[in-house]
Amino acid sequence: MSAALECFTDRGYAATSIEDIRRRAGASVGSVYHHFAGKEAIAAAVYVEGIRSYHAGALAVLAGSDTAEAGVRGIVTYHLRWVVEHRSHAQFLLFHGEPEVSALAADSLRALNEGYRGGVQSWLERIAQRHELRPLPYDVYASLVVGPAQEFARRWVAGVADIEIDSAARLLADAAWRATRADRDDNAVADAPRQ
Amino acid sequence: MSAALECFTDRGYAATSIEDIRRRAGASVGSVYHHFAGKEAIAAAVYVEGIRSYHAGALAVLAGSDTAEAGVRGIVTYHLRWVVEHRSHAQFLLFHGEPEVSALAADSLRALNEGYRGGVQSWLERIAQRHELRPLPYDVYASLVVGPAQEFARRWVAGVADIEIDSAARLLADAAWRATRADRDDNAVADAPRQ
Amino acid sequence: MSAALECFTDRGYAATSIEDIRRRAGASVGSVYHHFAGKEAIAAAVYVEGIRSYHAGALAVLAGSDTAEAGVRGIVTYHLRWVVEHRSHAQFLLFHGEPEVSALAADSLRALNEGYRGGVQSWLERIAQRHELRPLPYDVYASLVVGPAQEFARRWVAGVADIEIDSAARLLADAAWRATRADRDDNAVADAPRQ
Amino acid sequence: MSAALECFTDRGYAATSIEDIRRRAGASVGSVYHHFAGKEAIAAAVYVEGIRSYHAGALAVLAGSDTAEAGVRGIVTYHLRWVVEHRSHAQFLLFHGEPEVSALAADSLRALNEGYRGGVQSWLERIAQRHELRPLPYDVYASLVVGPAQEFARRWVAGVADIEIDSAARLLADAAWRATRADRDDNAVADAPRQ
DNA sequence: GATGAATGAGCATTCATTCAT
DNA sequence: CATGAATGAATGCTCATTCAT
Repeated sequence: MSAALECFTDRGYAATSIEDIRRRAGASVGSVYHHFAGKEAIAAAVYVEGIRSYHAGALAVLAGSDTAEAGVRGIVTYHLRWVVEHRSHAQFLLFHGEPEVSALAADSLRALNEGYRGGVQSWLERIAQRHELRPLPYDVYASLVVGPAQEFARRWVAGVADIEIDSAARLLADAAWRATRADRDDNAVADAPRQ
Repeated sequence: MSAALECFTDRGYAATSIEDIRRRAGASVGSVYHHFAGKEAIAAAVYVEGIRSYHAGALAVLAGSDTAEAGVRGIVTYHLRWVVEHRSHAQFLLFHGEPEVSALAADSLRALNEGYRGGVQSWLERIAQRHELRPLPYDVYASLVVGPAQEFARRWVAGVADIEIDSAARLLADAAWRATRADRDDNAVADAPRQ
Repeated sequence: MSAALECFTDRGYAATSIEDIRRRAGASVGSVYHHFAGKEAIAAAVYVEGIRSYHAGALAVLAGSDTAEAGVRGIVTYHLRWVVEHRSHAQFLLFHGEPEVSALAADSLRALNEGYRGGVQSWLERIAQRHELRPLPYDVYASLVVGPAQEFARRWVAGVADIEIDSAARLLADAAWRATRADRDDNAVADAPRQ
Repeated sequence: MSAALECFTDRGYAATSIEDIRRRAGASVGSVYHHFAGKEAIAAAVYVEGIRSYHAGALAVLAGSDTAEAGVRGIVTYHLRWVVEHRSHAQFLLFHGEPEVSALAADSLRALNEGYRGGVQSWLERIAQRHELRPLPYDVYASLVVGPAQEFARRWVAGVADIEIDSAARLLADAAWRATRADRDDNAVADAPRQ
């Protein structure tokens, strides 16, 4: 019944009526309400499921990345691929932000987000000793790696991008790496015993 | 009466009723309809005004930037400053992707966006001869410069960022420049006559 | 629009839909909601208005009664007459007791009831010096005077009474007076200086 | 499962859902429907059981009353005691005049009521020869005896009575007897051979 | 006997919009 | 230019009831 997602994507949360969802799901109103507490609850469930799936994939990418560069490039690529492969979910998660829905999902989200942040941070710590990344606050890393991909995805979803998403992926991954990799000096400064 | 913006920010477009706006504006229903064609028209007006203001400022920044670095850093800083100074507008424009809203402003927006894109592109052309920027498609430039700032702003607005927005601005501007500046070789390759 | 009362009387509060009321009132749904906060509010308004009217009449009867007997008989007769003349209201007020409605009307009711009780009590005090009534607690007076009339009214409204309400009125007034009038001795005991 | 009574008492018949009953009874929906034909049937069963119990007790009181005074006082006392001891049932039966509820129990009720009325009337006939009661129509007797107790009970249940129900019982029984006992003259007139 | 998913008619309520004053 | 009563379509949701397991 999470195919209510399609409705949200098409029309937006607020413009989607239970009737729309019911029809598309081939269920009765009563049935919908037997399984979900209400419209908000449906949206929250969809939201949480999307985040969960995205997080799981992202952490898997990091787990398989033994260098900083692999991780950074991997996340950028993964983000774009996820948006392409889960276009509906992406549209709903990434570009909507209904206060009501996020409010309802808030509890589950807090847990998910903490888990995710924790996962990312341990990867960062694991990778830190390699001195391949410029030392930056967590939110800045996140913004540098995911931000451009996200912005590009918005343009692509809106249909205004003038370049294929695959070509973009390489360019964006490149750029994310340039933006986050350590300068040669960073290492020197950080590691080399001052004389 | 554009203080209907506050309502949109608080509740989202769809969840805001004319009655909400009317009350906050201290006007009567009739009065609202005397000045605007309807709810959509109000939202469109607010939307367009926000975009116009953002675009105007951004183009001014570019106009005053004679080097690529100044332009890139300027836009990043401007974006963050604008979000901080027009928080309501920013939330409405940047984070509420309601399909309805953008749809209804679509006509006015097309013009604005073309103007903006044109403005940005002429700056890019003006600056191109300096060979300071890696040659990239427009949407990739846009994503690299604005994406991280936008992502950081989202985190800041949501209250989860663990760093001050001003400190972040410098780091993000740095990174945007690293991501977009030409390598030494780029210039060589692009310009220098191969021997 | 208080002719929603008729619907409540016919079908009961819960079984009456806004649609019923709207139709009988010849108004639109919107109009109903423009004037009343909701179904409960309508019922509460009807309820309060009925009580107010009943109280006003009852206090007028007492005001015009200079002897205890006139007061007691007057109230009994008034109660029955009121039920006959405001049959719908009577049915709604006297025999229904929807928790929700009384809850909503509670505030207005408290005021009304206090005013009424106060009015009755001052009459009782005024009449007390005549030593025509057996000294009894307020709620017992009330039960003795109004209870039988009320019980008879219930039977009459239900259509099971085997006697005309007018004939009953005299008998019930008689009985209420017998039940509340002082014995010859009561006076003696209360007043006569013990030797 | 007649603990559906509690729900009816709390919320009223119409506002009680099968779900409420099911939950409070710890049963499943299907189970409820296995035992009762529907919501109406549950209410009818509860209603009828209450009336049956009340009637049985009242007739027992009369059966044990050999004088008019004993009978009248007995019924008043019994009524109050019953309300206290079966508070939920009392609230449902005596104070919720839902037309629907009485309607659906109508058939079973007719029989019960006739039996009761018959029982009371034969007691009245048995006692008539003692000339202790003023001759009055049945419904007036009923109103005089039960009415005050019922009115007092309503006040007591509503929590507004300013006197204990036990003290009230004596006063109300007194008053009912005063209201229904024959005058000395009544007997004389009715019985004594005119000289 | 019990369970609970499914059904769909019905309902209270909201809300954008109109229009007479 | 302002007001607010009126309109009625649309919507989220409830609930009695059925029925396959």
